[in-house]
Amino acid sequence: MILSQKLENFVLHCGEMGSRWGFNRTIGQMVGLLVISEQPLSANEIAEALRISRGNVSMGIKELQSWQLVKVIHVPGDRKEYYAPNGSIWDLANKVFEERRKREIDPTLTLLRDSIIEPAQSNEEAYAQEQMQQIHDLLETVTKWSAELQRLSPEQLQTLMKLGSSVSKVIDLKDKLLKK
Amino acid sequence: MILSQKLENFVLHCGEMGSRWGFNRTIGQMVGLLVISEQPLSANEIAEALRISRGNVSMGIKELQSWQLVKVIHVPGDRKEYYAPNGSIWDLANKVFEERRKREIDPTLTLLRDSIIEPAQSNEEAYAQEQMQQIHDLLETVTKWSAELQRLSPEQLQTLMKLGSSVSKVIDLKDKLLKK
DNA sequence: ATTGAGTTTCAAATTTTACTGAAAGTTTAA
DNA sequence: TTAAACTTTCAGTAAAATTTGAAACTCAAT
Repeated sequence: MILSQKLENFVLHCGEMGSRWGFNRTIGQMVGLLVISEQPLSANEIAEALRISRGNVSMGIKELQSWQLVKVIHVPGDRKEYYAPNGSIWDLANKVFEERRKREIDPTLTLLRDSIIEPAQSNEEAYAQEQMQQIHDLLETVTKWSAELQRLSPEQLQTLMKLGSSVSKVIDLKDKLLKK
Repeated sequence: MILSQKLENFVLHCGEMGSRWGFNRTIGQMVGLLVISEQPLSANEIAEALRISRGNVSMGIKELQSWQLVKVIHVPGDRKEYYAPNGSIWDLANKVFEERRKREIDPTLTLLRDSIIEPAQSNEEAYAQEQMQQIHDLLETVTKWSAELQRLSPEQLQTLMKLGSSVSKVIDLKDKLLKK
């Protein structure tokens, strides 16, 4: 398992970006590698391609499974496990998004709600609570939107995405319709 | 500068989340602190409140300025510099978003374009390129959307956001618009 | 029951990242 | 031009995160 220069570049880049998406460099590389491999890969192939230890691969796979980003494939008559991305690029992006929401936004919302609900003990706290309310509202909006996007059918999503630079036109139209 | 339990909780939480948003714990705490402070704070006040060194504050402020998240305030007759968040909660969120796009998505798009443009040297590469194309298209869509959101007026944004649980209605509207 | 092909675990080593504090730098006022 | 008040820098240190590899585990075939 040896990668061409081009593929290696891509995998290394995924590593750099990986940390931004919530996992570490090696795990980012693993995702990158699996995504560009037409065939599922065994743990040993992954270790060899990325030049990391077998144990590291095992831990990485475990982490990726907790994000639901990889699936295990069993080949009849072969005792090895093979790994492949769990869905299309779009599916993967969605899963990362959803998972981060759960891990980051949801706990923050809980904390903010708890803080806001208690009466302020001072002027300082009163101001802080106003700000927290703002953050809360923003995060809640993001959450609602992401839930909404999850619900759309792929075609609707396609349409919405392609709307791109004409979102504002649609909003204007909506205003007009409401006035009638 | 001593924080009440409630405010301290919030600040610590911002620290935990900070790393997810692209900076480290301390810097996350700094943002949290500044956001809930009605008055701008001096570097010493920040150091004291977060119990970190003066030098660390200086480095953190520098970083936050590179993200355009804080502004410096000079008080006449006082040589200290005071710091405050650079805009509303919404402005800050936008800046983080925009900055991350520049630092993460843009370089990835460049890499992908470069890789896709060269002809594949093997079947392996051909498959990899298809996948890269998918990623490219997804990222480009995200980029376009974020640019679009930046351009909307706050009121339009408000409208769009409140549409919330009925994004599909937007799509319906779009269809109607096209039929006319 | 034993072997062997495979996977997982985890303590220790390594690497990376962040923090401190003393020294150097800057700016204003006298 | 000096001093005082403040800020920045950065080498060294501390802390956190990641990685390794050897041992433990699993399980199917003999």
